[in-house]
Amino acid sequence: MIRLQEHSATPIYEQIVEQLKALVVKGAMKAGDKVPSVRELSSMLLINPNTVSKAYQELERQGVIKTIRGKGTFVSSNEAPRMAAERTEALQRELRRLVVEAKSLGLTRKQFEEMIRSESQSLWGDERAAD
Amino acid sequence: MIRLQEHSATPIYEQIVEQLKALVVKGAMKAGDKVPSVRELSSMLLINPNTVSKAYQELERQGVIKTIRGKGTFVSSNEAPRMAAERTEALQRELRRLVVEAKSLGLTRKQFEEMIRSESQSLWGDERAAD
Amino acid sequence: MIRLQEHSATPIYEQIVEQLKALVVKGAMKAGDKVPSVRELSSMLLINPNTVSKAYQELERQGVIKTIRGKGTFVSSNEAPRMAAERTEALQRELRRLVVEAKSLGLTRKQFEEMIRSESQSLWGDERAAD
Amino acid sequence: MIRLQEHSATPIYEQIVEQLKALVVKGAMKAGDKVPSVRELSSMLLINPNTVSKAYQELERQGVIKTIRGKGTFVSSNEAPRMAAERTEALQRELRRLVVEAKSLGLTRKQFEEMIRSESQSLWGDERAAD
DNA sequence: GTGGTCTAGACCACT
DNA sequence: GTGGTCTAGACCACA
Repeated sequence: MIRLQEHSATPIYEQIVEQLKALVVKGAMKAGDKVPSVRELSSMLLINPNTVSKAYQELERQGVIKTIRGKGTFVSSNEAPRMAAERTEALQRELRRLVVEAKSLGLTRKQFEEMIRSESQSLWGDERAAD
Repeated sequence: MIRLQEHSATPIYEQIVEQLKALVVKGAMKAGDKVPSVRELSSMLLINPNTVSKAYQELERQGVIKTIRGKGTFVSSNEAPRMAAERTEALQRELRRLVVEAKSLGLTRKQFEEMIRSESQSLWGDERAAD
Repeated sequence: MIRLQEHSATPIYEQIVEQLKALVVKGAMKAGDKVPSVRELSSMLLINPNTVSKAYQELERQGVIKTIRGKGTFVSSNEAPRMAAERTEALQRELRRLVVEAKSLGLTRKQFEEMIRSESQSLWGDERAAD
Repeated sequence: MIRLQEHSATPIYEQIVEQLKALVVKGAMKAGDKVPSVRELSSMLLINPNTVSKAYQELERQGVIKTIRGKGTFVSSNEAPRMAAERTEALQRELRRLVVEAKSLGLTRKQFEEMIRSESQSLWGDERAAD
């Protein structure tokens, strides 16, 4: 399910965080589902267990997964995302940066919003934008 | 014009890249305008010249500025952004990540697109989305 | 009577220790009252008997309960808590830590003492502080 | 300044977090002060740099210190503690536990509140409780 | 079996 | 010089 890019600027543990978060958000994993153990995932991805562990700790901090001592790690019912204030702020900042980058690349507003629309749709489905 | 946040996850040289790019995109600087020399900017910002130099190299790589030997550094005509393919790809990837993050934070599609719309408008102004 | 939070940083056996101690302290259980057997409690809570056993060992160590061979386990008369010196020391240490945490969170002394007062009152009732 | 207890149940990195937080709260270190580098502190305490790093990352997450890339780590002006909601919740929970423990140890309400008063005073000084 | 902590030692990005 | 990431491998607590 998770595919790492070996020579990427984004650290491995962040790639795991992003991809696992994506799996949950897309519904591929649901609340209560067991995620692979640290050892399992590390041997699947051929990386060090500590790296997986770091990713899981970050995901737990964000309320995406929950660890049950001695039993394993599970997708949490993510009704209440953690660190919401900090994360929303970061989202806004990054969005601002991307808008600049888009215009710097010569994209028109229409082209940019079209990019977003297609991404949004693949996640939220066909809700009307008026939702 | 450029304000650095010492306490920030994004490196100083990237902050310079982003902010100078923003100045150009917003029209505060136009093609042909002279950009402060490495020494000038580094003393204005109280940072190491190497840091400014690194930023300028990146900006030149992206075709935002152009150094003319012996004359100085200038904003280049932004008709032909460089590395467009790579940068567009990166833009798409980051957008995809932010959409996931937004949904993970519990935002609705409407809320997310509203965040973007307000950012877009401050840059592209009131062009109709049909532009 | 005992409610476990599977998702919690505190181990299950400690949760049992704390909650049983709380029941005694609040008067819900009194000296001589029979405590469920290890098997009973483990099947009530759907957990491993070893976990309950570990909790009971700790409670006995602290003098909260007393096992009588062949008869069962009972709340002991809490006149002479065991390990009082060690436990009082630990209490002091943790209090010191919490005071730091409270101030670090920006609480005023008044706010902090108010937090404690409300907790104290629910346990000791309305004794005057002069008790 | 920082003294580790080798054979303690609380992990080394947490001891560092607590003690450094205490130094800040007590005014021994102030906003802007440089904290020892990861390598310095690790060699002072004779522990692994990674352990210090873990502590510093936690302290940064809580808004106690700030890292400046390539320059070092500094006490931040802690006007806005991070993760306040989560931490306040944890504080309340632990307080509740300590009250039970105090009564279980046979302390009277007066004795317990006296313990708190002396700790509070050493931190907040002689503000009236009515502050 | 699970995850958490710690060590030793390496490499890299940033300043 | 700084901190951040990753690996390899060890030990421990919890269930």
